[in-house]
Formats: sequence, structure tokens, C-alpha cells
Amino acid sequence: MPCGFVKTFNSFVICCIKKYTETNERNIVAKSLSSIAPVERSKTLGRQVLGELRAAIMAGRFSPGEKLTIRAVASALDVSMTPAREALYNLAAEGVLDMRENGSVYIHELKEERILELLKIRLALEGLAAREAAKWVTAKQISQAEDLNNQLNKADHSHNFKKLINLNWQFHFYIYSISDMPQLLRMIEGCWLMAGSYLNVIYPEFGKVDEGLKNHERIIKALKSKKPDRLEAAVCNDIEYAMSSLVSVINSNTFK
Amino acid sequence: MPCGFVKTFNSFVICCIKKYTETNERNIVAKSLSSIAPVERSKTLGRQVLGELRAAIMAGRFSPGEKLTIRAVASALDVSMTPAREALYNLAAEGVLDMRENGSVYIHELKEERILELLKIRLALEGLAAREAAKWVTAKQISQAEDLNNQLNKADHSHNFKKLINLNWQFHFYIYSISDMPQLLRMIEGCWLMAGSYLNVIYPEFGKVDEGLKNHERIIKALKSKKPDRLEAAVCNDIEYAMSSLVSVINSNTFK
DNA sequence: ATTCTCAAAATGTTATAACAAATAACAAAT
DNA sequence: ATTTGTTATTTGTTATAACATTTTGAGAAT
Repeated sequence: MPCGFVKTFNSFVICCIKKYTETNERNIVAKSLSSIAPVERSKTLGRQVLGELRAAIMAGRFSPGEKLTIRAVASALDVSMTPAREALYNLAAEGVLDMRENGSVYIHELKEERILELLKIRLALEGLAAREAAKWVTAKQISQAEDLNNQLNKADHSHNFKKLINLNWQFHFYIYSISDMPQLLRMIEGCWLMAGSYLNVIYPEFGKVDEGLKNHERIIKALKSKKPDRLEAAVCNDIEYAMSSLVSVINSNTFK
Repeated sequence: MPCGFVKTFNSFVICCIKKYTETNERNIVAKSLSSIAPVERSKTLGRQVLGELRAAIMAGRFSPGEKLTIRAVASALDVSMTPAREALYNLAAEGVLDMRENGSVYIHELKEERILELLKIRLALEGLAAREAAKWVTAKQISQAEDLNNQLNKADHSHNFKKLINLNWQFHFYIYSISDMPQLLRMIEGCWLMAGSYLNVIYPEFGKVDEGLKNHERIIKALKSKKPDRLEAAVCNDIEYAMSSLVSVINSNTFK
């Protein structure tokens, strides 16, 4: 019996289990199985590559203007060209990466003009998310946001900038997610990734982090007030500060 | 091939794509080179498929919820799976198409909740574009917009709804393009495509087109005033009207 | 030193085949 | 008639190879 049979059989059993648990309540077998955790599906290679690239971009592992060739990504992640290309081109379609005429894909190299555009878009998008979030936020969610912010303060005090960047991301997107607007969230994520390669340059040299922390305090306060306008204003304030840091970075001589 | 998809594709050009292998004419050592148009680079198959799909979606040639399989697209456009997959997945990455867990890609089937989200996003994005456009619009651009609107009125009077849809697109995006914000434009385009499959359903049954035309008059007036707030309000008014039509469409019994 | 030429290397594009997983269709059993 | 087990078909996934184009770099000519 070929070994493929076992796999086929297993997936078949799993399929049956799912059907049982979904539909047949009275079935005894289903009841005993309902306590079992759902099967973790191995994602496709394409998605995994996509995830790796996203994380790498967000962590600032790439430099602005860097070229990402298909074969380089493929060999780095030990996959063939197909999933590598898929991930690269999807990110380009999202606007996260910069795809030129000849099909080559680069990390965005933002001129001041583009940063200004990005700023305006972010103010519109994240302002909206903040407004909506304020409408529906619960006490539990507020304390959760506070908790994230406390962790963020701690990371700042210990000068752990890697963690700081990560927690800043978590803090903002946790609040935005309260809006319950998945499409909007995806768009905002795209905006953040567009400038992701600059984040590690901003911290800690150019970011007066203390100012950023004050902004976060304002956000927390506004969240507690549950007033959409206040939360939007607080969030926009934070964005404007962050983007102005970005502008001063790219205009500085120390930056290539 | 018992696939309804192929049938759907019958209406638009099919085999024109395969001219990728068009022979490059030898460079003629010409004198009046400055007078001829820049070389039209033969696009890749992937891009061409992308373009065809975009056009088809915008023209409303697909039905909401319709499944677009890789092989169906590939065979309909007479290309292999690779470029078909690339186009499909890029549109999914943009949010234009709906990609489910198993990798299948569908035309969006919008519930009222999602339409409401889309409305809010469009108000934010297109409101921004309108505001920026009002800041920089020139007299020439205003008359160009008026011209487009006149053509649109004509198309309405002759009940040419196909042309109406197309001109409506042109009218709006011409104004938005004045803002000189390419990223923003791409995002807005994505939003329009998300609901593209419903457009041909809206007109003419549910769209009281006259109301829409009044909105356009207001937009023109606001454009002439060059006041950002006025133009934003006019545009948002138009959007709200269009989206409310959309909601009444999906809530009606006549729509499957 | 600069420019030009041309071959080699790098890189993107695409068709294809083998594979795996999901779905549909059908047959059997209760 | 509904459910269940099996089989066939469809459909997504991915590695690979052949191909076309672009880029690179070395060496020759000016």
C-alpha cells in the first residue's frame, strides 16, 4: 500500500470529523470529538513566503530602494521561483513593494512628496478607524490597550527598540481592529508596510520617543472618553508626529 | 467544459492577447525620430490578463459571487495557468477579488455590512482626493470635467447605460487625478472594482439617474468654486447616493 | 580616458507536468 | 429517504525547464 494512502485516509477522517461536529449533535462520536482542537492546516508555500516577507519588511530588515529578485527570495527561503514570485507580486499589487516596468521589485524609496501623500492617506484611513473604534470600544478593550501601552513603555525604558516597534504596531492595530472594518485594516496595514523599511532608521536616532509616548497617553485618554472626534484627533496627532520624523530622516545627511 | 465562466468571457475579446511574440521590427535609423510616438512596450501576458479582468469586472460582466478558476481564465484568454494565476491573485491581493481559504477566487458578494464599510472608506478616500483636487484645479481642467459631464448627460438621454457607466468612471477619476496622488488613486480604484459587479445591476433599474446627474452638477459647481470643503461635500453626496442605491439593490427580491 | 562591441551572466516570463487537496458524483447501507 | 462510504473530477500548488530580455563587464578601438 503506497504511503500516500495513509495521508488520504487521514484527511478523509478529518473531513468526516468536521462534518460530524458541525451537523450531527446527537452523534456520540461527535460529542467526544468536539473537545478536540481543530486541525492546524499547513499553509501554502506562497503564503508562508508572503508572511516572512511582511515580517521582514516590518522589522526593517530591508533597506529603502533594495532590490528583491525572485531567485534571491526563492533561494533564501528554500522554495522554487513560483511561490517566491507570487509573494513578491502580491506585495507589489498591494502597493507595499515597488514594481518597476521591467518586473523587478524594490523596497519603496520614499521621496518627501510621496511621504506627504502617505501622510494624508493615513490621516484619512486611520482617522476613520479611530472614530469607528471609539463608537464600539468596551471597557475590557480599553484595559487591553492600556496593557499594551504599558508594555510599550517598559520596552522604551529598557531601550529595546525592536520590541518597541513591534508593540507600537500591536497597540495601533489593536485599537483599529475594534472598528470591525477588515477592509480598512488591510489598507492601513499596507500603508504601514510601505514605510516599514524606514522604521528601524527612525528609532532611536530621530524619534524623540518620549513625545510618541505622550501621544499614546492621549490616545488612551481619548479611548476612555469614547468620543470619536477626540480619538481621531489623538491618533492623527501621533501619525503626524511619526511622519514628520520620517521626513527629517530622509532629509538628513546621515541617511544615505 | 460545463463552466459558465467561459460563456461569460465570450462577450469580450479573447484571442487578441497572444501577440506577445510580435516580431520586433529592426530599428530604422530614422531622422525624424522625435516626431513619432514612444514605443508601446509589449506588456507581459500577466499584465494583459490583469487588464482584461479589470475591464471585465468594471463593465459588470461578472456576477456577484461568481467563481473565477485559474484554468477557466487561462483557457478563456488562451494563456497558461501561470499568468492567469498571477492576475487573479494580484487582484485578490488588492482586495478587488475575494480569495477564500482554499485558494479559490470569487467576485465579491457584498453584504450590507461590507457595503457600509466600503461607503465609509470611500467617503474618506474620495473626500480626500476631492479636497486635494480643489486645491490645484485649473480652468482648463474644469472645462475638461464639464465636457466629460456633458457627454455623460448625452449618454443618459440616449439611455446608453454602458457608456454612462464608463463616463461616470472617467468623470470621477479625472477629478481625482487632479489631486496628483497616485497611491490614493489606486486605492480608490480598488474600492470601485470591489463593487463593480453590481454596477450593471444598478443601472437602470435602481438608479434614479436624474438624481445622480444633479449630484454631478453640484460637483462641477464646487469645482469651479475651488473650495475644498464644497467639493468634498459634493463628491461625498454622490457617493452616498450611489451606495444607497447599491444597498437597495442587494436588499431587493428581484436581485437573486 | 572614453566609447563601443559583444559575449556572459543575471533576471523576468511562461508553459508544463506531477502532485495534493477539495469537491462532486455516485453507490451502498441504514 | 437520509446518511455514509467510495470513486472520479475538478482545482489549487509548486518545481522545473526553456525562453527572452536586460544588465554587466571585459576587452578592443578611438
